Amino acid sequence: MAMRIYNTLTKSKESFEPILPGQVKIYVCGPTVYDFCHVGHARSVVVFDVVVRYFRALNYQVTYVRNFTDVDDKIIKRANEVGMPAIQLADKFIDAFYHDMDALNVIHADVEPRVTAHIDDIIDIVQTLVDKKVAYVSGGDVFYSVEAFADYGKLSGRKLDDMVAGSRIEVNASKRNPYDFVLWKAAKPGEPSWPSPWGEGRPGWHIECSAMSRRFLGETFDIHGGGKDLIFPHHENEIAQSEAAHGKTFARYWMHNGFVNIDNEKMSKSLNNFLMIKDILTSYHPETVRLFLLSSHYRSPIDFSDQNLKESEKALDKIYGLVRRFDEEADIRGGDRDEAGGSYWQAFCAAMDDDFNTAKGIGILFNLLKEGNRLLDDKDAGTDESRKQLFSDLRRMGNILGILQQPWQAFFENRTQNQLQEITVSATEIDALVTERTAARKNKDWKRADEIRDQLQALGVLLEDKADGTHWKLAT
RNA sequence: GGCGGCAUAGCCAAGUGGUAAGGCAGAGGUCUGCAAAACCUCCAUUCUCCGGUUCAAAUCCGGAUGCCGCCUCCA
Repeated sequence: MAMRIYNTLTKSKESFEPILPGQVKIYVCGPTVYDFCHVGHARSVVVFDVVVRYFRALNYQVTYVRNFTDVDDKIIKRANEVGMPAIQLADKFIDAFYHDMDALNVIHADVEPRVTAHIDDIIDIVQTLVDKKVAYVSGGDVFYSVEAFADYGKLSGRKLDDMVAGSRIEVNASKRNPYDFVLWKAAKPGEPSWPSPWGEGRPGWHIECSAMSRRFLGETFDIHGGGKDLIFPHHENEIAQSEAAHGKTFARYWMHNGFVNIDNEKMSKSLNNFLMIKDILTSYHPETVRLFLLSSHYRSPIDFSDQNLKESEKALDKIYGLVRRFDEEADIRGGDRDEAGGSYWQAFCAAMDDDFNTAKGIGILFNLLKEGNRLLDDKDAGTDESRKQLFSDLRRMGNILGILQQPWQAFFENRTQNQLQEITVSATEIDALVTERTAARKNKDWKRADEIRDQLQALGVLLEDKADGTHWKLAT
């Protein structure tokens, strides 16, 4: 079945036709590294991580590029504030980015270029634009002339005439049109700078993506992604730069993920509600965060709240619970040979084919869960083969969503250890009480057994009497 | 002022013309010494409201109301 992708450029779902059959070239705007990553970054990165995982699962040969913008006004400003060289500050937050994203099971992009390593590429494309008279030099600055690009506004659906010039930003007197934007900035004392035909300076904001995408993906490539907020001006300007420079279509499909709200409010500095990934991960398992981020369609806004995260936490518990049951109760070896997959995998793919509908896909995952538990409850239902197929489908879904990436033993142990820190009893004390209760149960001393159960429950410990003995877990 | 989006059960959330996925919470049941887990059953005659198109609309069109985003750095 053909994949369909919502294209911001045409405001509609289109069937995906790669430029080269079987290959996908995708560029996603990465962070400007002047601070730790917040949950909004996590959404964008996780969403496109899943997009790439899915394409690969479909046997596309993917070239995935995600940049780091490591020289920019904000970085310089922050560096000055903390008294650290700008490059060093950028290094620090690139390290932090990897730390956070690795924790979230994000697969690295194939190429993760830094702006400062591609100054030559940037100068080259700026020169082209100057030569073509689409850009003009003013002092040591080079500006892009939006009026020279007839299609300006085609991505964001704006017309230059309709936009209120300078309504919210001071108009720079050296610009011919207020919407002209800077391609190359003349250096100020103490700022990082590079020599150029226009003097010492550094790149403007948008040009790096035009230069680096061309370097690694060519003048035209398949998919360009990023957060919705980048549609204007960032992506609009990238199109203007690249298409004016090369005279051909820049990216064919534009994908934009929606925002993350915090308790129904936009993350903002004034509300001081920026949730950093590193802080979230002290409270929630990384896969819980992924499952949560993928539980709504990527283009919709999503609300990060404790209640919603708790739901994803329960869901993940349930999913790992099935993995555990399969492992303990069924022979699941050798179930991965069927390339086509079972009915659940196929349904999951149908959902993913429809503009990466992970929310629907997760619904199918729950259907699988129910069926899987049913097949394990009743050993006469289904066959060994059907159980293997189900388990294989589950794993494949997990590999797309980036969950179920650790053994169930490690998952439950990790969760228990984290939760133990929040309650007042130790594992040793719990085990002692469980042992006492087991003895009481053996003597059919139900009264004492129930007392212990109640006592533990009051402490947040839940007991499960199973065939192989009593297990305990902590209430969430 | 311009552009765009969204409104589905107590909550979260799929669903773009064919008669409302899934999850959480809740109720009943199977199982269990009792529980838990798991499973089974139930839980929106209805999709913000008002018109319209259609044999048929949550889905298309028009209008109203409400919420949100972008137009400035932002994932």
